[in-house]
Amino acid sequence: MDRSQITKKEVVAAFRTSEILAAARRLMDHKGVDALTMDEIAQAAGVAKGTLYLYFQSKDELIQALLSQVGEAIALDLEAIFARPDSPQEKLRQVVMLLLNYVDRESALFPVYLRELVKSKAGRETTLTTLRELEERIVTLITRIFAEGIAKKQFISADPRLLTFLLKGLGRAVGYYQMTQNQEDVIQDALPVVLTLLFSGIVLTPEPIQEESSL
Amino acid sequence: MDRSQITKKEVVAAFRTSEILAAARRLMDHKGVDALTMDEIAQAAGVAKGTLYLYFQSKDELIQALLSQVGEAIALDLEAIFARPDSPQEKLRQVVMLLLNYVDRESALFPVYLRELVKSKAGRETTLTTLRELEERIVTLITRIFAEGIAKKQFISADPRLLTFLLKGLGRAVGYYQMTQNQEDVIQDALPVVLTLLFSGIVLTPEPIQEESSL
Amino acid sequence: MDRSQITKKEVVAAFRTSEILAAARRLMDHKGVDALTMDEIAQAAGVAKGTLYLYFQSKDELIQALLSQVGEAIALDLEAIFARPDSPQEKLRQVVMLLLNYVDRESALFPVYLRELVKSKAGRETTLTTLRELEERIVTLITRIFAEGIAKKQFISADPRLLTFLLKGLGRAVGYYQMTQNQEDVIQDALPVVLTLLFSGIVLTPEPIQEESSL
Amino acid sequence: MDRSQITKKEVVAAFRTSEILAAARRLMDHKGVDALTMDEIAQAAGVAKGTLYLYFQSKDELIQALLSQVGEAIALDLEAIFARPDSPQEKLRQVVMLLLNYVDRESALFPVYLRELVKSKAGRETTLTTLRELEERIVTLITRIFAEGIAKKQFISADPRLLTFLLKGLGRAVGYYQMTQNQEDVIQDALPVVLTLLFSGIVLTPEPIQEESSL
DNA sequence: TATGAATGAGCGTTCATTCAT
DNA sequence: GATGAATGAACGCTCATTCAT
Repeated sequence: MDRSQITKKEVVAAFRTSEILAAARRLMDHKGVDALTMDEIAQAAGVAKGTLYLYFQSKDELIQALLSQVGEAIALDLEAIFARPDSPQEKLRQVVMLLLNYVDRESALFPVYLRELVKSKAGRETTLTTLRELEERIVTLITRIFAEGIAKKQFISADPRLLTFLLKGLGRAVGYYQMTQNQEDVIQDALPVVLTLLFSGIVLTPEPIQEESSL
Repeated sequence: MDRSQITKKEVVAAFRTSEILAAARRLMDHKGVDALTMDEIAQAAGVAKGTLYLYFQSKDELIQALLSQVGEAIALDLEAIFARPDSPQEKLRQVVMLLLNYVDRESALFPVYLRELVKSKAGRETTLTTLRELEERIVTLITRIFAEGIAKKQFISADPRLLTFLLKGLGRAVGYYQMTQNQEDVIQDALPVVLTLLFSGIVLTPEPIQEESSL
Repeated sequence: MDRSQITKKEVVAAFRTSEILAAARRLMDHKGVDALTMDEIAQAAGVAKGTLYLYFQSKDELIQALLSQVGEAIALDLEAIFARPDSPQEKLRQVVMLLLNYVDRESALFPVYLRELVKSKAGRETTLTTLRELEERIVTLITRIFAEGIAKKQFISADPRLLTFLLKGLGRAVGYYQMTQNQEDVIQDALPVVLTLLFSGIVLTPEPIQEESSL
Repeated sequence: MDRSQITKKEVVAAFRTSEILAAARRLMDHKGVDALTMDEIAQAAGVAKGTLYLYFQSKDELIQALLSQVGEAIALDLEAIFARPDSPQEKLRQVVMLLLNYVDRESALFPVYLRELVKSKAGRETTLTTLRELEERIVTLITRIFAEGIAKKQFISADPRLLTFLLKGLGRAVGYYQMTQNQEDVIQDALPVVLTLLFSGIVLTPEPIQEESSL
């Protein structure tokens, strides 16, 4: 009885929380990043401004929660991929599909995500470490896959962390590409291209690459 | 006489303009994006706040000009590369080096750049189209190189505009990677990796890529 | 039966009321005046915020009740002193001891008390006259003692109401003095000084006081 | 030329500063302490809200300046009194006249003064130490006069700091008394009473004061 | 009666922009 | 042209008060 009471309240609170976050997301999609004021978020969520502060301690925390929602999901999916007994190549393929899939749905979050990441780096170290930790968790997971592949001589010998960043850069690139196009299924078209790039490059008959320190 | 008067004025104005922009850049590098207030820019430039409005109609325009400076330079360099009689492969190599080189020096601009790009998309269409036009010019130039390579069967057959975005994504990725590391010469290390990725992929013994529509 | 019901209710209500006020007092002593939010009071009292409004119409009224509690006690004590057959001098001595005694225990209330007194003067005349009435009752009681003493030629001939204010000022002064010191028994030390001041002044060999209208 | 330029600006700034403070004072007198919002102060001063922040870093600082204005003046006057070769008795008389004189004009400040003093004690030690320092300066000056008188056996042997607080308490008491009366010249009437109190007490035929530990 | 989630007016503060000098 | 004092809309946030449960 008592337990169900608590659970009920928690459910309602969780519902409100996600409702607010969803409203914030909608807002960002439709009116841009600058519309993310507490006033507008409250209005979009159909609640009073003060209500936001019942569920989030500050605007920063709300934004972080917004971003963490997606980051958490990605991290979990990555962990699932990593746990499987597949080969690094296969894991890489799955990671690419995963990233593009998320990019498809969450591309509006990118600018905010970057902004917050930069902010949390520059500013004081408050309680907002969560997002950086999450980012690091994701980076670490992908990096481990690359490291594994390199150890097994299946990937080129390179800094696996750099490869992770390059991979993420490709993902974001697809997101931006999608934002500039007005068609559907951009991601579907991009997937094979990205995979081909990773697996065999985009140059068909490569000349030998010569190092140059020029420029 | 009259003409030289005018020219002199213009020269002075151009000088002031670039001085202000340089000050804004310095400021952003040292104190972060949030320090980019008109007050701080004016102080850094050694002029009064009102003076900024003699050379820029608004803060937005100043920021756009700041970003355009770099964009313009990149566009010019790209045009030079495109004008050469080199093969598409060689041009691609040069573009990569060019992008990484700029990333190295201008990485502080990225978050601002993205923010402005998104803003100018979401917002009302004011006079601030400049940055988008510039971006489009750059994209078009790189895309043309890809299109040329595809036509000559030197690159894989794929949407050249998508390839452009992917390439830019790789460049930005190197920038972010550099921001997370505290060492020098990150770009120097990243260059061969990016080139290898583009020219032969990062997978050494690729399994045949099977299209999957899953996810 | 019915009566006892009502009485019981009233008892419970009175209990709750004083419990809430006690919690508010504790809060003020420990965390300062700024902690006196309805939220904190409710928490300290172990009831819900809304419950406070079952016993007090507003925060103002709660604060007034808080202050009235002490004022009421003082007034009652003063009435007891006044009722005794002692000489005005003796009554004065007792009043001093009484005031210093309260000051000792309630010094945290002073700033709030003053604030409320001023507010109730400046603001609209709502239902919150209680505190002013109480204050007036106290002032009147002491004033009566002074008037009695003056009539009996035991006190100097002066406006007895002014003397009352001066006496209260001395009491508050001891309170402030105690707040600045970190030792105990400040009041114990102050008592003889205040009595001496009232009974023979603090100047040992007074020169004749000459009226001057200067300044 | 250059100098007069600077002086002119400074004069204007000083004028504005005192204008704002004067407006805040007027506001407090007429509408009470709660009207001391930045909005209201700005309106009363006939400037925009933002303008206040050109002259004061924060509301706290504005209030402190408001109070310091008076405190500073009192401190200077006290220093002048202390510097004279008069006897401690004479100095005491002058201090009383001084305090009552200020009380006459500044009585509206008292509640705010107390509130700020308490706040600055409880809170973090920011830059707002000024007011406490000022208060301490005043207390120290008066205390020195009492100490001098005690050393010369002209005052009763008592903690001179306590005597200072009692004296200030008397001053404030006159202020409150004035606030409750609607007549003029209250201070003029109160002065001889306070002096008499200090110089010979208010009891004409004192019984011997017996220490009692009761309470 | 008791609750506490929801409210929204109001606060202190910032900063892009204007304009009299 | 150059200045910088003045502006005021907008922001993030608080908290006394209400009311459905």
